[in-house]
Formats: sequence, structure tokens, C-alpha cells
Amino acid sequence: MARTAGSHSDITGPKVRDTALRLFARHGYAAVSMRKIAGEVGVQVGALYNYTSDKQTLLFSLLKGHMDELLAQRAAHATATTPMARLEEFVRFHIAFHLDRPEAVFISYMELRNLEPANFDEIEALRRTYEDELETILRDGTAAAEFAVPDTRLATFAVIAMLTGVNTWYRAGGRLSSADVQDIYWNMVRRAVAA
Amino acid sequence: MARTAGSHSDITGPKVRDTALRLFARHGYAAVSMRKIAGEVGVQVGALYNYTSDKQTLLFSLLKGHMDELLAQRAAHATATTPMARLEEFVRFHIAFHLDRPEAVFISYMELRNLEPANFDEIEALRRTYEDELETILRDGTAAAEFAVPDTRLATFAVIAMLTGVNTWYRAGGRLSSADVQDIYWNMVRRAVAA
DNA sequence: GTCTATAAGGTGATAGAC
DNA sequence: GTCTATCACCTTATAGAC
Repeated sequence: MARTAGSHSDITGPKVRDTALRLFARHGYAAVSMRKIAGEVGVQVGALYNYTSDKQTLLFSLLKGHMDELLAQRAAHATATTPMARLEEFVRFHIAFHLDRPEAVFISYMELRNLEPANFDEIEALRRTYEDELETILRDGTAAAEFAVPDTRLATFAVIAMLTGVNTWYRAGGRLSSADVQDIYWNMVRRAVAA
Repeated sequence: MARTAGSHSDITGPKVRDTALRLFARHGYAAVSMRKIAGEVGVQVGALYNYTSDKQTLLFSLLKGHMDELLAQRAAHATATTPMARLEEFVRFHIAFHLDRPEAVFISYMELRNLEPANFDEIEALRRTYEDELETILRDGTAAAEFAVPDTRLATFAVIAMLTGVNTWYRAGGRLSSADVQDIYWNMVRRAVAA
């Protein structure tokens, strides 16, 4: 990893991504210019193009990175075996993961429509993979009579929406910790689906 | 209501609002130019300014109209008396109202950040008024031992998020009617909060 | 790797004719 | 009420110097 004299790629690169993530989350992709990103990073606009081929690719890269990490972390944390235990694990993981990175979560939902079709399809497929794990848990639990869920697809949507909604109101440093929120939401989810 | 010769305000006015609503919902407020709206409406850009003082006011007006209608319709439909019946009525109303106008719902959530502070505060106050009715129902039901909800504020957020999430997947003409969805979601909400 | 300068075109909003 | 023309500015992206 030799470092070219005068180069700052190991500093500027991550800074560009962090800055873009923050600005896209706060103001929206369409409302944030490459000049604004460059200004926050502390470089001129031309320098940004050393780190992304264009603005669209920058957005896609942020969303792709987020979804890849979601699936990787989820796979690393899946250890339970019974449907009830798997559901609790999923609920707690989802809340913890999403509360940890509110900006990435926000743009991954809000900026989907600003992805070019091919990029959109790729992100959607990853999101679908994640949701399918929850649906499988709900179907397995229904088959085992642990759950009473008449429509597992709708229940999947309902649970995901309820859990992701935490990000709209939760503020770190408030009266509740992530663990508190996990307890309360798990209690509601359990009762909503339990036989 | 005399009509000036050559004037079309009674046609163009609503058309500007409908077009802006549709384009903002599809592409986002920042990505839609006044020229694009004018083009879809079938007028030149200067004509738009007979119907709105500026682009920001157009967005605000759409969101304000949506929230006013939400609160008016809700008030008109509130007839139940027991907490359980009031909750069921609220759940069914919320789904029916939101499925009826997906574009207005979408921009009312997605474009909040593009409102100027004073406009944002006004819309937020209306949304808060709506949410407070649900929280009151949950608190009354908990006091009456019909519900077992340890944290009524969080339960309010959870229920609203779950219900509004219907709009992300529901498509008119699919396998389920609005009434079907209401039945399924009411069943989940009831079990999540019932004592 | 970063800079400056530039290309080619889009932006919200207004003035004044009809 | 709608049109055309215009203002002042911002946009993404690239070329070439250092």
C-alpha cells in the first residue's frame, strides 16, 4: 500500500462517502450538489471524480454497502433454532442494526426512487432477501403452531414496517436505550403473531 | 363567478395541483422543475405562477390540504365509544383513507424535509394531532384494562408505522381489497395491544 | 490526487405583451 | 390567464496543468 506523495485517497475517499451519506440523508439526493459535497469534504468538485465515476454511482454505492452489511451482519447473528427464538432474534437484530446507522437506513428507503432501474433492481433484490428470512420464520412458526398468522406475506410487511418505524422517532440519548426499545417492540410483535 | 374570456383557472388550477402531486410523488420535489410541471399541465412555466406564489408554497399547499382532509375525515368518522371499538374504527379508517390517496400520503412523508421550517412545523403539528387521538385511545383502553400497553407513546408509533406501511406494498386490483387488508391488520393490532 | 477553467444545459422566478 | 423572453444563477461532468 505505497502512498503517492501529496495523495490523500485513504482520507478523502471515506470522507466523500461519509459526507455524501450525511448530506443525502439530511437534504435528499436531488437537493445535494457535487459542489456541496466537495465543499463539506474540503476539496474542489473535480477531485470527487477520483472516488466515484458519477453522482448516481455514489448513491448506489452507499445503498449497496448498506444492504451488503445488513445481510452479512444478519447472517453472522443467526443462531436460534425454534421459530419463536428466531423471531425474537430477528426483531432485536433489526432494531439494533437500524438504530446504529439511521442515515444509511434513511437514504436506503427514501432514495430508492432516485436509483437508475438496474441499480434499483439490485438493491430491491437484496432487500427482498432480507424480508424473505422473516417470512420464512413466520411460515415455519405457523406450520409448527407456535404462531397464528393467516397471511405470512402481510405479517412480514407489518412487522418490518413496525420495526423500521423506530428510526422515525428514536433519538440516541433519550429516555430509552436500544435494548429498552427491543424489549417493548418484541413484546408487541410476539403478541401480534403468537398462537 | 363570472368567467374571464380566455381564462381557464377552474381547469388549470386543479390540474396544476394534481400534476404537481403526481410528479412530486414519482420523482421527488427537488427533482421536479416548474418547467416539467408546466409541460405536463400543458401551459408555459409563467402561467403556473397564477396558481402558486412559488414552488415551496405549492408543496406546502399539497401537504396542508392532505392533512386537513385527514383530520376532517377522521372527525367525521369517529362514532365508537369503547376503547376497543374506537381502536378498530381508527385502524380501519387509517388504512382506508391512506389506501385511497397513496400519492398524497407518499409526499406527506417523503417531502417533509423539503418544507421550510415554518411550513414544516405547521404540518408536524397536524400530524401530531392525528397521532394523539390514537394515543388517547390506547391510554383509555389501558386504564380500562381492555389493553395491556406498557408504553402508549411507543405503541402509538408502532401501530401508525405498521398501518402506514400498507401503502408501500398494496396495489389496487391485487389479490386483496382494502377491507381484506383492514381485517388482517386489525387482527394483528388487536392482539398486539389487547389485555 | 487535486486544482482551475470550461462546456452545455437546467433552475426558479419575473416583466411586459396580448 | 397565458404567452415569450429574459435574468442571474446553479448543475454534472471533463480537460489539462501541476
